[in-house]
Amino acid sequence: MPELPEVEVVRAGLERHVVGARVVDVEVLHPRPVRRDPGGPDGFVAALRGRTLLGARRRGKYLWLPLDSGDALTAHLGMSGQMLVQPPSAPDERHLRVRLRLEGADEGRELRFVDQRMFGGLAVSLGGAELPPEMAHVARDPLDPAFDDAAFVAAVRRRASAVKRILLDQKVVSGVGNIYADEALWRTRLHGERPGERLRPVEVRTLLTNVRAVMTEALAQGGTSFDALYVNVNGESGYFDRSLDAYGQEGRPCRRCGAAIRRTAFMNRSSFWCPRCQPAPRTARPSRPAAAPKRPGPASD
DNA sequence: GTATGTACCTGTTTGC
DNA sequence: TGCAAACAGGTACATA
Repeated sequence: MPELPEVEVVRAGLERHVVGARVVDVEVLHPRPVRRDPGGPDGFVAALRGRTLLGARRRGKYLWLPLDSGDALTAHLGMSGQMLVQPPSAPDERHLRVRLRLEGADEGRELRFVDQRMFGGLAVSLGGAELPPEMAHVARDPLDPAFDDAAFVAAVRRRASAVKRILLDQKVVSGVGNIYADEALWRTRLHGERPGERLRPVEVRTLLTNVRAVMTEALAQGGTSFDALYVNVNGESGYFDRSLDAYGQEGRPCRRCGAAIRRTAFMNRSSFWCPRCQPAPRTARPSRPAAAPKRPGPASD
């Protein structure tokens, strides 16, 4: 599923291929992906038709395209969303939800929002060209030059919550998903259930360094497939297969110490961790084994 | 304000 | 073979 590096690849692709284009028509094929638009599907279409896309910006995993009306087209890919730039002759994708017909960009291509599970969506944010108010609560991501490292360390150490939950809290830091959280925790040799307030400053700083490293490496790999597929976020990039040390590795030997990677349930999802490198906190509730046998790796969609 | 749990959603896999 | 349940997880929202 798309995490921050994949979203950044999409943003860069949109910047290259659709900025400057005018929206000549909009087709909403399923209402759910525009559920967050205050005007509903009809208002969404009306707010976009005839508008020119002025840029492609990102905060965390949120994207927005400022419009010449002062509004912005906002997008979140959720679990399975894709933004594809396609020629009109390309057959509709199975899960095509919204189609924008463009004029003046790459010979009249279409911008398509494709989303199987529909956790993602599009909306028009009124007056949101600079920073949509719907995203104002979202913290900067660790790759943002304006990210405040000291404030992050303080925020983590102020909370009693499990450090993994803090990593996934977009009000503290954005762009970290379940996969990168597990990978960064593995690199830092930290168990995800360690309370933030019990961590030493150096541990939090190291964790932040490792979050950045994981993202940077993924970004370097995710960028390679862009040109061939235009705007592609299919979650099947080689990154997942080649570079993961913890996520999806249940039962396989830890690359560092050889102990079998374990999977436990956490926040209604899975955590993967090394029982030797990442000892569980003594005060934590006993880790429950995950409920059912796990398919290897992330979902195959 | 923080902490915690759950609904949303669908294709695939698993278990009976 | 066929059906039902489990599973993936980012985000918003509800509740304590």
